[in-house]
Amino acid sequence: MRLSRYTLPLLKETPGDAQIVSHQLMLRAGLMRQTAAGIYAWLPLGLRVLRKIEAIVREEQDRAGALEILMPTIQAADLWRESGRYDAYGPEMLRVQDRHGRDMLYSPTAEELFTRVFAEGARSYRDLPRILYQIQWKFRDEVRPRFGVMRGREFLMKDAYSFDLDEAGGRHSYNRMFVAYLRTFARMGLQAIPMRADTGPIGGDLSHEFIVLAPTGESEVFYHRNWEAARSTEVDADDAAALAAYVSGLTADYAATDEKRDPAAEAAAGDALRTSRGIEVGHIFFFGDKYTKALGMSVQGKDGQQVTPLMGSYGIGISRLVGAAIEASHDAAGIIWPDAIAPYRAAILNLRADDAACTAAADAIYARLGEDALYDDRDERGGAKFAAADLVGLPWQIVIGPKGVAAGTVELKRRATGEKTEVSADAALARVMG
RNA sequence: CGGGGAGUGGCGCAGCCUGGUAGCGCAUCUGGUUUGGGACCAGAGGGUCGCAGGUUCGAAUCCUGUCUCCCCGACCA
Repeated sequence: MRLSRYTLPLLKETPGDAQIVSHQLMLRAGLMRQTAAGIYAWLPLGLRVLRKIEAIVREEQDRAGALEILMPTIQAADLWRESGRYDAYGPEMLRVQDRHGRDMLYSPTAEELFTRVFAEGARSYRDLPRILYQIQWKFRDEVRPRFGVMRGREFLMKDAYSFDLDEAGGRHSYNRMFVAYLRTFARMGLQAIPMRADTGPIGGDLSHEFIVLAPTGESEVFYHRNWEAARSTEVDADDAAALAAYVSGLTADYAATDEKRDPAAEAAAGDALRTSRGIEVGHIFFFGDKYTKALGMSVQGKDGQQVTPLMGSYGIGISRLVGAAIEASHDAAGIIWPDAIAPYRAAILNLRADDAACTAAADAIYARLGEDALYDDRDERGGAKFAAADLVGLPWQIVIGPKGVAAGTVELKRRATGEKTEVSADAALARVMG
């Protein structure tokens, strides 16, 4: 993409109402704009990041055997009255009425509708187990939205729901999602630690929060230092016993949020205990028959008897991950995108857009990188281009100027390390593409 | 929802106390000089001062109401 044809409103100065660094950088780097408290408009560059994260989440959900569907954002109140949550949910739920005065709501989560829709098609034990998911906007009317997209009112979330015949099956589904989440966050270049967590108002007895460590995180977390090393996700998820052993092996290392601290386990960890701030980017629950029972869902078992399926639900905050990734990876000059979710792979900086030789060299590189590159072809001074490129934070910068053109080289800079090398265009492209 | 703060060109701010034709920096546009880490000179465009009432000859400024946004706390993907 040529910058001369792009909408990328960069800001030199930080807007006054942005307090935390990810919010400031998202505004300054032209990723999004705030339109109301906790509600954001996504600009071209920010949307690309959102889509990259979404794609990784989708691939890993599919790989785990989950089936993608899409539910409406606006739902009728009836179902929520059946489950009891229309009253239980409280003012966080945005309630509206249609022209006929019917009560509607903007979905803050979707257990009821998933249960109903799945129930309508599932008659027999042969229809289970299943895991269904969607990637859809949610709205929760937070008392106090803050921290930019980290705690917005409208947010993009992947929510999945598992349906199993018995508790063993439910735990297997839970473990499938557990390992899928580990893979998902690892692929994004994020270190997310699964922590024992409160099940909260949703109920149930098995729950983990996936927490990205960042000094600006909202909650305090405690974990064994073993979690600081990368974990293998090599396990056969279809083998329930092997998967259960894998998960229990991992979770033998202590990790808990503030509400679930265990003094005995912390004592056992001794000086291997670490404490940090963390950002919750995913949360998984196994909660049993709460919704299937309330909504009267059952299937016929092998023995002819009706069985009430057991459910789990599994969320990933996709829009929140954009902010979390920035919190976890930035410096004084701007964002440092992990390769996997960077909006573009490389920035091409043409230092002399008025110079035919420079422009020819830069155009040639752009032609080979194509849509993986953000090409600064504007007639600006070099300094401004370097600063903008650092702010936007793409993994690579390829710098073309008269000196390099004369010498037959370009400058290749790795944003994360600041490492700069003078290499041939071919060598630069090989590294960037490789 | 309790406590605090703020609304003035796109962004950051001053002006308000002590009413008198709205200002600065950045950004933008034009021309020129420049060009390897946020250049310089000259010129230009852009604001009914959040909104509504009121006081006054006259309101960004004083008074009343209202809306919005931000921060701290209690709650959450």
